[in-house]
Amino acid sequence: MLKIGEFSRLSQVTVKTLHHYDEIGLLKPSHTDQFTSYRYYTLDQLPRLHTIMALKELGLSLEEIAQLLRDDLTTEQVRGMYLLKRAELQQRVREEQARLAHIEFRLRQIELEGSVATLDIVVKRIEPFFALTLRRTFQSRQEREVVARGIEAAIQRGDIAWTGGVPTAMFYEDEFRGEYLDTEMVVPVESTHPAVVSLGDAGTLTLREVPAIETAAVYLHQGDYDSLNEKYLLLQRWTVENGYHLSGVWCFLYHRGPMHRGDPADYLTEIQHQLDPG
Amino acid sequence: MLKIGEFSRLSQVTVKTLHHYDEIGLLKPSHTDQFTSYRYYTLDQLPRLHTIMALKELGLSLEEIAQLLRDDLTTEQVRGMYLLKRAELQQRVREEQARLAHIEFRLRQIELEGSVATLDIVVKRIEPFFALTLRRTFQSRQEREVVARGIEAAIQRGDIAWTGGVPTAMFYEDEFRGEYLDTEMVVPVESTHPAVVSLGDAGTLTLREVPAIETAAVYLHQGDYDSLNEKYLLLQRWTVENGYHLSGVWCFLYHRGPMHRGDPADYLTEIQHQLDPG
DNA sequence: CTTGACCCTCCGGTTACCGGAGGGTCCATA
DNA sequence: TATGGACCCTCCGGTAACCGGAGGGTCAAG
Repeated sequence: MLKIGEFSRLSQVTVKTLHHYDEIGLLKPSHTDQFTSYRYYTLDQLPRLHTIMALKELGLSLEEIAQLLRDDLTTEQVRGMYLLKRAELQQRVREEQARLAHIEFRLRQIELEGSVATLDIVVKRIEPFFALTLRRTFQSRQEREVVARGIEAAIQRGDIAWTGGVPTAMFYEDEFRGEYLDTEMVVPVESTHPAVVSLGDAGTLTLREVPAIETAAVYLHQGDYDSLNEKYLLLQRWTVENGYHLSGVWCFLYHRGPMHRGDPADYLTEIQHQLDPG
Repeated sequence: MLKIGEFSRLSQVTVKTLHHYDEIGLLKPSHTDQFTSYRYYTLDQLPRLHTIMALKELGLSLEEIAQLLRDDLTTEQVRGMYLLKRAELQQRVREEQARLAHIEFRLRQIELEGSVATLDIVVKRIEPFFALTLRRTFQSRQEREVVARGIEAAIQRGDIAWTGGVPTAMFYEDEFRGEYLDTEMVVPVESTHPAVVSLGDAGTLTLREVPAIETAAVYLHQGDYDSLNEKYLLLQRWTVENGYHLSGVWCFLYHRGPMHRGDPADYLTEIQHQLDPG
């Protein structure tokens, strides 16, 4: 019979931890004095504790360890648990490595620029939504402006029941088309919105569901559009250096832009780049 | 002015999280109604939230993020934080990969044996301790027995103030010495113990501090000594397949052995293998 | 004026323990 | 047999970054 302190020294496990394992029923002392509540362990319990430590090192939770030790699991079940854990660990290693790549990119940035660049890129999933859209390869900036004003007018008229979603322009670059981009103007609306809205000469918006983007690199740009292109290039470098691949589809979300008639310094534009898996 | 729900939708951050950031002062709404306590955010706060998310993805804690955003840190300080984080991440990746190796070893074991082998190996540091020791290359089992009995007798006589530490045999295999092993018999005692104890014909024990083992692979063996050798080989394979290196020093800790005069099935022997770094 | 969506605060829970307060127990020595 | 020091107990609060829910107030449209 060993008191908890001796057992602790023997096993290199803290008394607090032994208390904890007792409490959750993972390793109960072989005898507990009913008057003093002193815990008494035996050497026979050392192997079990050892097993617990070994499984803990594999990354199993105490809950999972308890399950492994409590039930007589079949070989197949144990194998299943290990396979699952392995998948979890692999996933985690990938994540940590992505983090490492991100942080190393930032470090390189600092070395190169000699100062802290605030390029805060987030990788996330974009949820699908319904929108009125118009897709066309615009030949000039003016042509796009015409459509943009048409949309504004339609909202004013009430032809578009705009619910406050962020007006967006999507760009498709799957093949090179010279200087002019295949562009889709996007106005988020309810899924129950009338399916077609005419902008007169400027064209026609039709309702569609814009599908989710599973992985997108997102950057928020504050201020006028002068440095947008520069940021675009930096974002491109970032994706490449972090092991992602641009799919050639990207978009601008005009949180606050010219249509809000504010100071260009207050413009807020979100750039989303669709990434290929891997 | 956006209510928390709209801001949440815009930023893809849950309301609960925004509450939390408000509470810890990381991102306070630009206005809080003093009567209703409603939180009102503005678009201007989106970039900051975005920055927070980006830094969180780098693995920084909210505390660290707050620090980065609160103070104007110099470029050097920021670089320092990143370097530190990088080191942490690298360490974590190494740990996770070690876990992966462990779990994959177990999976291979299951494939090979068709059943769950319970070889619970733990890697840990062994603390230094004081002991009376006698080192010699024994030419036979009998010779070792003589010393073992001499030690038992000395404890009986009171020449050794044994405090209950686990009797140990250490083996040194740094160079091959044929069949007979360079062995050190070790009896843990207080550091204040008389430095020399004579066992008569069997030899002399001297006090020394057994140094810490920084990294040791430890296995607990239950039962008689028939399968010890087999376990020894498995342990060897385990270390190799998990990327460790045996340094050639190992020991047996006789938690319960022949000197306890119990059933051999109750013997409990701890095998510790010193590992080389890397 | 109602209804339903939205918002608030508080409280407890998550994991695997740690630290400490306040108080009881053990055992060897004086 | 008393005492001191080492040891042990339970209970409570804390960790990080939130989530879920109860109980109740607010807002805007119809």
